[in-house]
Amino acid sequence: MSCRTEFAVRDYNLEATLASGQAFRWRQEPAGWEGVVNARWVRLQAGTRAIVAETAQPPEDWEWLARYLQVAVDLQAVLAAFPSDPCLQAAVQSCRGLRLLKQDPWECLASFILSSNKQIRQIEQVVARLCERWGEACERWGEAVAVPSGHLARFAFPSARRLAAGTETELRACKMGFRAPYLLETARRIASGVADLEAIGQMPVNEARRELMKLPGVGRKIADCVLLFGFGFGEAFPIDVWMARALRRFYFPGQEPGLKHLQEFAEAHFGPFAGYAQQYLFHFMRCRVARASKRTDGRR
DNA sequence: GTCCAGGTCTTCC
DNA sequence: GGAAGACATGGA
Repeated sequence: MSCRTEFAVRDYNLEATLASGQAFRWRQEPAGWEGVVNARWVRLQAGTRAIVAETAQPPEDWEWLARYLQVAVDLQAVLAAFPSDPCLQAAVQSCRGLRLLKQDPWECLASFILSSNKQIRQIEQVVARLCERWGEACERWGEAVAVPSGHLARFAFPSARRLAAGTETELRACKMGFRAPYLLETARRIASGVADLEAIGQMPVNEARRELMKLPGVGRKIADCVLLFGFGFGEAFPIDVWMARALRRFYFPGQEPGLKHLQEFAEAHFGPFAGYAQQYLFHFMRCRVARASKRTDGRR
């Protein structure tokens, strides 16, 4: 098996997908997007009708990456099922080809516990520190993965078992602040079997959400992120500050509906692929703000 | 220096 | 069950 392969895709916006705040380990380098998936170093490049993937060592197969990237998803069918409201259609037009990834549930859960009240850039930094800090030097948490010769070291996401053996002080050293005890206790519950992510993934969505919300540091929003990005429950619709802002502005102008109201509206309005709609709206909002601040910079 | 960030938890009413 | 404040840290 070669270290290189191509996934034939249509309508796949790799950049929007990897940079849309659903995964936190991708870096844009001159040679492509580099990340770590399933403890393997990966480099991705968007071709015209394919994604070119490269690993450091030949994998036994490519199924794990095809699944992660969700290359088999029929995006046309997803978009066709969207309601035809102008706001969502504008979001789709602005970043056509945006996809949802299918991530490892534990990595997703741990990353989003670290996400609360933090900017995406900061989440990426904390996650990177978590993976690197006790990597090669200490071999306690992170596990160095094979990279191309001469390449900077990268590390696998530390398992729940590894984190559970750490201390709150060690976690705080990764600059995660008050989230440290949440992550530690959640890791311990999973490592000990008190909580079983595999079982949760098999439950009906509402039951799975209830179980996730029993974990410390996991409320409705983070639970929905894990349901959507980690378990692939397409109907999950995480509402964070950006989404609440977007929904209020576009669907309830002049009103101030509460979170619960927004949640009920989203469930009813966006249909079976609500999670996809959410990601389009989320990315759309962030791009609008980025463009607006760029314009402001230009005037200075 | 101030405000706010892909929230959650605790306390208080 | 809803509102208000605390919580670490760093970017804008």
